[in-house]
Amino acid sequence: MRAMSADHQTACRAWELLTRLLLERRVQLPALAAEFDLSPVQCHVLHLLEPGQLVPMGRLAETLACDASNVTGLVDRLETRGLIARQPAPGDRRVKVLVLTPAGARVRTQLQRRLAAPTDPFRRLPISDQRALVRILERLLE
Amino acid sequence: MRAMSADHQTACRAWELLTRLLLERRVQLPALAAEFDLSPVQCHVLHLLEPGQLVPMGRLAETLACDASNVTGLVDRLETRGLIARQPAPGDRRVKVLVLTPAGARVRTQLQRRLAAPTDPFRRLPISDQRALVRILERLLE
DNA sequence: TATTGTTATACTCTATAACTATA
DNA sequence: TATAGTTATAGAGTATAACAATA
Repeated sequence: MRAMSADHQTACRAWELLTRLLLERRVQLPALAAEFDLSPVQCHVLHLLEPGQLVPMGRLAETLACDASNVTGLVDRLETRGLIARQPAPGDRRVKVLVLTPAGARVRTQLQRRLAAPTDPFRRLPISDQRALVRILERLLE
Repeated sequence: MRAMSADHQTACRAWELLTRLLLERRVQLPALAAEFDLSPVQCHVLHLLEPGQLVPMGRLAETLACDASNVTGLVDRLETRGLIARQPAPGDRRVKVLVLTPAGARVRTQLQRRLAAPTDPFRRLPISDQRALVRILERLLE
């Protein structure tokens, strides 16, 4: 057993707790997605596509850390649903860029609101703790 | 637009930031799982099965919020790998309980350590923030 | 030659419905 | 009759390899 600093143990304990929270939310995501007739990964794509943004398919594959061939089917299904559209990229005819349709933007707005709706246990946290979380997470994600 | 209290907005902002963090980790999970030649959901099953615990298959389905038929294949693959085993449940011959094998317990130990290994950006947070996170998340998850 | 996106293929994850064994 | 788990089936998510169009 290697000696570990108290600071390292604190960091691991914090990350372990975040992991438990992650796995819990991971389990809840399919039901949340189903409220919009979406899959978890489709939710993620809509979350990533900001209105007015032009996102090359290859960049989406990078962000999702998945193979480009996977994005083809993913985009097919969202395009069939009328939520996103492929467009030719100006300047490089190999590239296709993705844009939210107006319908997609509307679904995304509702989805974002739903994703940001805190659970009951979270809402019961003291407001000072919630403020502390905002400050810490903003620093972490900046 | 409905009026929302400042407290409600703080809670939503905090939950939104947690959502972003969790979607990022969701993307990283397949690669982490692949370090152990596992899928994300297989990681989750090992995470849930504490050594020595007897978990009925139906309870696993509940915890994973998925259909029981799904658990059959999931358990098949982990059992083929020699990481878990089905056992008859004492008292009700319809039920099968799951247990970690010794090999499964070893993999779980390494997996838990890996899941708790904080990312570089997280380790760069002030130790006071990390301690605050531990305190807040323990309260949230209790 | 290298890169972007697609297709073909295979495996895992997931749900629904029908089934078996047991309660 | 009801419940626990399995099987059959189907669709979605994922990767690898081969391919077409373009750079």
